[in-house]
Amino acid sequence: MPQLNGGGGDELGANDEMISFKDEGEQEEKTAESVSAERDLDDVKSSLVNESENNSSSSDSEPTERRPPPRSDIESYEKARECFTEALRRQEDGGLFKSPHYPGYPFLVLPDLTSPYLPNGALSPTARTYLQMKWPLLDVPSSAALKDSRSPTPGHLSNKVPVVQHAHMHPLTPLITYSNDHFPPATPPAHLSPEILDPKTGIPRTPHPSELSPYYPLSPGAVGQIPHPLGWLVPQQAQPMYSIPPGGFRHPYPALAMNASMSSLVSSRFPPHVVPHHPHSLHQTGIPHPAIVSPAIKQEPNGELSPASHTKSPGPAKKEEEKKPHIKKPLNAFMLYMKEMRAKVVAECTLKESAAINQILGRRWHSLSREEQAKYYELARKERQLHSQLYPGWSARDNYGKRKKRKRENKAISAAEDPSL
DNA sequence: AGTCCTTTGAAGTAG
DNA sequence: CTACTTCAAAGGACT
Repeated sequence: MPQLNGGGGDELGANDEMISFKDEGEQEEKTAESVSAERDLDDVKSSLVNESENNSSSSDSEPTERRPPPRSDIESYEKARECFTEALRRQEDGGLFKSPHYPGYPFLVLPDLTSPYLPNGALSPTARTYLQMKWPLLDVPSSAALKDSRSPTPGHLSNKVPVVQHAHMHPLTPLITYSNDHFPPATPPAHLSPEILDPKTGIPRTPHPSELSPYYPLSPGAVGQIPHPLGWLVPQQAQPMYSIPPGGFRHPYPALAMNASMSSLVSSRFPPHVVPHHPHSLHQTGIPHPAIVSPAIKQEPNGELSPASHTKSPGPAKKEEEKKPHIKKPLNAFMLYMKEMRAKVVAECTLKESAAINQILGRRWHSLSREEQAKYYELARKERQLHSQLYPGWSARDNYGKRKKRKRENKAISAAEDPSL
């Protein structure tokens, strides 16, 4: 399993070599390159195919030992090519492409990199220590409370908020790059207005609440507080993580053992009707938790959040069900990563289809270094932890069948659907 | 308007 | 326990 230690923690962390995407300037470069090169997509196609085929022989099955090439301008080119390759693959393979044959692509697939967790689901102590060191702002339990990160022990959930900003390099730099989508480097730090960079046009603009994320159907006034999908853990530009509103910290969770990050998370992401009200809560903006998507709520954004307001229901059973707001699953690590990186990829590539973008994101995910992935695993773990605290009775099963039936006939028709087979 | 596509991971179900 | 299924996000493409 992902033994972060194994005596190999060193070399793992060492040669991971920060494959972080130099989004900033590179983005323009790539975008320009993408655009220009896209015109020559047809020309590039053949060469790409050749390259892929040539490499397929050597790295056919698993590119496990792929070493990141020397970083240079090549990287940007590679990224652009990645987009082309993606488009190409979709054209020629019909999406069947599986093995990443990217000669120059810094594919760094560490076999045991996928999860920092121990088999029991807990983050390995080493991983925790690692996270703690590399990611102090994360609420990784300190040595005192290191016993079990999953259990909401008071120690773990202490109010000790390490609001420390590393001047030289923020340990959350990759996460802050979230905000790069919203706050390009050129944006003055003090400028906290939710101006974002239009991924398509590259023009800074003020986002509509709906553009920010379905997670945050906020009024424009509240937008600034949650500028990012991971805003609960992502510091806003010049603000420290777990930013405290000017009026003070909102502690809607007096009873719930919860640390500051949790509190921040809850107060910003979870709806008042879910979050126990504190008498002194500064404001309950009526921000529905991202995890809650009630059709009733959707239809009546300005109406009551309480789904119980709906009385006309066919039957008691259905009524019950309608009453229940749809509590979404907590996002996993990859989903969190996707939310962060999507805009970036969209900006870099000319592709628009989410399916294609997701393929790229999937490959990038694998190319992430261990610590970078660990960050998202940790974020996801926190998401789940908080989710379970807020919705103790919730089960993923509750959402089964809620969605329209997906067409998995393509994939698993034989096993599931078709009895004739 | 609704579904598909596509990705990974978590959690559920079935055997 | 293992294998499989469902759902989470996203948005263009498709029906």
